[in-house]
Amino acid sequence: MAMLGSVLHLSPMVLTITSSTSRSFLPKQSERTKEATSSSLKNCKTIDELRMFHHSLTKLGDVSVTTITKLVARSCELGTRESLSFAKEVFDYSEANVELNGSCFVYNSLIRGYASAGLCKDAILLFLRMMNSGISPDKYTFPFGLSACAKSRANRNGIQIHGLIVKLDYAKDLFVQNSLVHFYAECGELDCARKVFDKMSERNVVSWTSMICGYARRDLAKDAVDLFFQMMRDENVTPNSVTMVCVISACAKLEDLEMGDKVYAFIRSSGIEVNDFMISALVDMYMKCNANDIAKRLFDQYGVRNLDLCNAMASNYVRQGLTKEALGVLNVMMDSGIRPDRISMLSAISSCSQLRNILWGKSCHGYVLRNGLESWDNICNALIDMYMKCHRQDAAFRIFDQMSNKTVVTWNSIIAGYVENGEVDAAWETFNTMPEKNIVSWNTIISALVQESMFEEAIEVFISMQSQEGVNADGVTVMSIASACGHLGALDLAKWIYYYIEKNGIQLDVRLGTTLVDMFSRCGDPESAMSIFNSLTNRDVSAWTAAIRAMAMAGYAKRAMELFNEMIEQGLKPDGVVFVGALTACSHGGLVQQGKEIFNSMEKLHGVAPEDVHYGCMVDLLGRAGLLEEALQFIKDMPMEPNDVIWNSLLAGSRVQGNVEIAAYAAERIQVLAPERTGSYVLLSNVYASAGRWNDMAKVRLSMKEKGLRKPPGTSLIQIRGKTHEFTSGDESHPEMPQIEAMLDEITQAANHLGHVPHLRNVLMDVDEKEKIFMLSRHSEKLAMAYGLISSNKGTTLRIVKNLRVCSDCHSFAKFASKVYNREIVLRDNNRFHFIRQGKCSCGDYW
DNA sequence: CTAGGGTTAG
Repeated sequence: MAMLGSVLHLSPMVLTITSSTSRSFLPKQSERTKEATSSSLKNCKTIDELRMFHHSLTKLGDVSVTTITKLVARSCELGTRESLSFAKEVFDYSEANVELNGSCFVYNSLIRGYASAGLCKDAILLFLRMMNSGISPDKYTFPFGLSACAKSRANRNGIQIHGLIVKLDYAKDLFVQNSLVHFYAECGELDCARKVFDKMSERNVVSWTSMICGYARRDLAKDAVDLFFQMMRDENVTPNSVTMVCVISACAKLEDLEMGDKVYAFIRSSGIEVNDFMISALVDMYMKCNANDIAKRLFDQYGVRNLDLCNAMASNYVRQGLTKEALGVLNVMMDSGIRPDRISMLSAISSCSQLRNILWGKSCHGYVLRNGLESWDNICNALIDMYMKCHRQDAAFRIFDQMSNKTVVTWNSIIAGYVENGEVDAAWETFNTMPEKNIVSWNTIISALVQESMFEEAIEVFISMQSQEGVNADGVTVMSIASACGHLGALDLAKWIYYYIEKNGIQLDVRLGTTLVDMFSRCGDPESAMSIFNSLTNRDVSAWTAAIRAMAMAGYAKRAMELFNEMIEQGLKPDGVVFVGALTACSHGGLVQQGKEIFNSMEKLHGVAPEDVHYGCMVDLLGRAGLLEEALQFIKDMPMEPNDVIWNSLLAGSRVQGNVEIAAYAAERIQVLAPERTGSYVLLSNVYASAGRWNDMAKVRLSMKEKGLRKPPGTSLIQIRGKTHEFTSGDESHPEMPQIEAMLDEITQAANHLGHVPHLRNVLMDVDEKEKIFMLSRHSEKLAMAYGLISSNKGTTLRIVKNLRVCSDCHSFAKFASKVYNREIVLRDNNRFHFIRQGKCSCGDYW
């Protein structure tokens, strides 16, 4: 009925045609019908009505350029596929039958229509055809053409048009200039945009807004804000709501809450209209700044009735990982009668995949099918991601196979899905065969390799990505690589990555900063770690934790405690993780009293309930300090059942103190709780060996043998000229083994000469003394040390990473080597650093 | 005639 109503509102002329088959009732062409043309066109809401209108025009012989232009414009406005092709029909007809007299009006109309309907290629082709037909463009033609070029990133065509503008002397027109600024900005040519902008003799709001928006859309949000302030100082121009939407989105990009607040305050005081666009932008900004409470308040204030606003809320919740909240918004939205659109569904499906909730995921899929949203490839991509994450590969591939235009995102969802399902090989194969890769593809595969502990492979891929494919890394890439680097303890590479970040202007936010602090601390460079930490603004608890851990690992317990206190003073709420860092620091530094105070403050002052790791830290702290009885009592007083990790802490403490009874007791408990835990046997046999109780030691070894347990092999890494060399205890496969052996002999002789006595109790095998000495001499850290000495320049620091605790013989050996060869040796074991120089170690032989 | 928010994959 509604449609019929709109037909009835048409001019009498069209009404006549719809209601009658007889042509004799057609009105004669008159002034009245001409006046009615415009308004009746506006009332045409369907393609059929437009066809009838056109038909009547032809019958009446009204083929004026103006009317045809209006008809084309209206057809395009309807925006459907049919209406656009009808516009083309009318256009072709007019080109053949209407006396255009070189007029560009019809062309303008269709170029504009194509551009605004997203058919940018057609718009550009039409523009070029117009040039070839010798029809002169007017000042309206250029903005339409440039808008098409901007939308489709047709840089070369845009530049051509710019040339034409100069040639035909339209370069002084304000609208043309604005379009040029927008075109260049949209194509990422900010410098060109700025050049046009700077040369303008007169600028209006649109000029400023286009430029500001250009900066905001690329990662130059700071320039956007700066330019806005410059605009405010210009008396000839006043920002409007479009300008403010751009400025708000710049604040969102910068995650600058303070600035965002100021901008919002300005909007309210200036009386600029707060429209729906702006509310969405504000909500988005507040959520990107993690000020969800303010966003929520705005949301509640302006109401759910706005679909776009709901979408902004939901998508940000999804981004923050708050999937329940995202789905909540969508539910509230549906309750108030708003149908979710495809953007809403992206958030909904993405929530389901984050939650791994196949049930909700399937129901989203159902909604998508019922509403015909599956034709949009983004929706398919989201569905593929969801099914892959829910381990339904078959369902994912059913969608994948049906997709007509698979994009790079589609392929990325597949490789990420394979990784998620543990099929890294399949991911790698797909990665190598996919038709197009972007930075996300590379990041997916690099992070998969890092997750699989294939650090060197990850770095290789990272290097070939840039050298062979010319792809630039982003913040996500360097996060993965920094993590790989930290695991390898590769300091040179670490420094290079830091340099890379600075050189390429990769934004160093808290997350990346924290990763770098961690990287440098794991590479044995606590100074660089701290200088990055000090440069960070907006430090969160994780950042502080990384700094505290850096100090703890390097043995600076006091500094670690200062950092902890500083963090509390700044009003941050500590979590369980930072307490582990603080307690570890106390433990390494022997700060018993402080450790106890911190532990006691956890629940009372900070409301963080101690978990078993924290109890473990305390047992470690007490045990290392020789307070074994107290440690044992502490375990007995625990509110939960002590696990094997806690008993192992006690055992380790007993080893340091040489307390056989407690060691045996702890080892017994571990064998009940975790019989496969090899390390405890090794520790216990060490304790017996130190006490000279060889029989007991033999028993431990025997029981290991019976259970088929072997000490896991020690491995050590060292980087020489960017290449990682890995040595395993007793392994002789290194190509330079003869030279390494010669070097080992040389150091051993020198060390023995200075009083080194081999710590034979580190050898658990039942072999003769000579064999023991030999086995000891082939420990992985010694091999790495010897190789380092022969293959690096004199005086440079040797950096070695070991997978297990460093053995006491190797520790002593390293001290001698540092003195004899005048080298600093940095040795990282599985829980701390040893900085060894001139025969002394930073750990004070307490580890 | 020119300028605007929300868009899946790491």
